[in-house]
Amino acid sequence: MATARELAERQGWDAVTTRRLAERIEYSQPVLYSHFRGKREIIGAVALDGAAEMAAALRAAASAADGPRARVAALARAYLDFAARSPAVYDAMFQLDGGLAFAEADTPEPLKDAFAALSESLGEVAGEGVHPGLFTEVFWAALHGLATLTRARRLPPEDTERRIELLVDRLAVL
Amino acid sequence: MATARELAERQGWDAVTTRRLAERIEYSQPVLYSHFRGKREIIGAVALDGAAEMAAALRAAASAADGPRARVAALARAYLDFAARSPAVYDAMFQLDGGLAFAEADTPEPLKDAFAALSESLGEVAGEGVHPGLFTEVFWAALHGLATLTRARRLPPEDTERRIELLVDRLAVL
DNA sequence: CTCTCCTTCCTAGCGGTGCTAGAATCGGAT
DNA sequence: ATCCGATTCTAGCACCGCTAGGAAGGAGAG
Repeated sequence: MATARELAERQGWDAVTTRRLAERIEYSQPVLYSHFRGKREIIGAVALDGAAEMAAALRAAASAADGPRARVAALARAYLDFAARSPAVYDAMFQLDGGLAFAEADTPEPLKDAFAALSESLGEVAGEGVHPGLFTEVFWAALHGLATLTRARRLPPEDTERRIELLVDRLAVL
Repeated sequence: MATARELAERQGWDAVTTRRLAERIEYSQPVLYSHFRGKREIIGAVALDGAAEMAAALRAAASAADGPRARVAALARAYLDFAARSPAVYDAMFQLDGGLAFAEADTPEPLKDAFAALSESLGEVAGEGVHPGLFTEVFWAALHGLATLTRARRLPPEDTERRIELLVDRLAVL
């Protein structure tokens, strides 16, 4: 898992082939298949790992800020920072098929927890009459859009901070 | 191009292989490479096609609505509708590597025009002191996030309309 | 000490991928 | 009739995810 993650982070997921992976860990290819069902499951494992990390990063950022406004802004920054610093892990979580279930009963715990980490800080600024879960979904979607479009160079990266400010000031009810 | 698009729409881009494509158009594989540099360029061509279509759909939806609020809501609905109805084309535009430049000098015209179609309706609700381009980027990112997360089943699809309402009511200054 | 069993691991290979070199074919101009 | 140039094909390269089947080695039983 660590090797897969490192390789993906350094050269992209395309470079993560079962052959290369086997070579790096100094075993033969079939050994991989006695630990994982296939490449998809390797991606899934990296994703779960990343989700736990992200949840921790989000909580750390939120708890270090004073007041709802600063907390939500810090949360947004931490989210985008994670996506920018660990693009491969972020891809494993949200872009690639890791065979993981989302928003369903059998969603793995780390994923639900990462969503919960968002929800904890966002619920308090949802505003009256708006379901906190729905608000979290929309805010999350906005962050996800910013993260992916920025990384795919669909958005110029310089204005990230201004986009965060705009998003927080408009979406959150303070 | 039409065959690639149809095949992708029906069975996903994974099913679009140069061999299958060649078979469908009743030519041999190398013929593809005399029209396109490679698979990436085929995806890019489908993406440009889709961008023009999306721009038209967005403008049609916007011009059929009365007032800024209704216009922006219609725009958002049209965007998500396009992504949901033509997931393969949407992927070609924003998810896959079609070798296209974005937000740069040599960005192809259809892409700039699709962004312009968004900008036309969104600029008027950016609010004072907010750069219309920046506002469009943020709104677009939110839509993109909703589109991709919904389609990847990361968000339950039932609440789409409520999410649109929330997004429009909060982000747009009316 | 020998023999068997079980786990661990590897070699070899399957059918698929994107892509390309080089040969064959065919129509039009000379 | 002959050549030329464009068009298209066959065949093959190196790679992919994945798997069948056998070799190697230690543990336990006799």
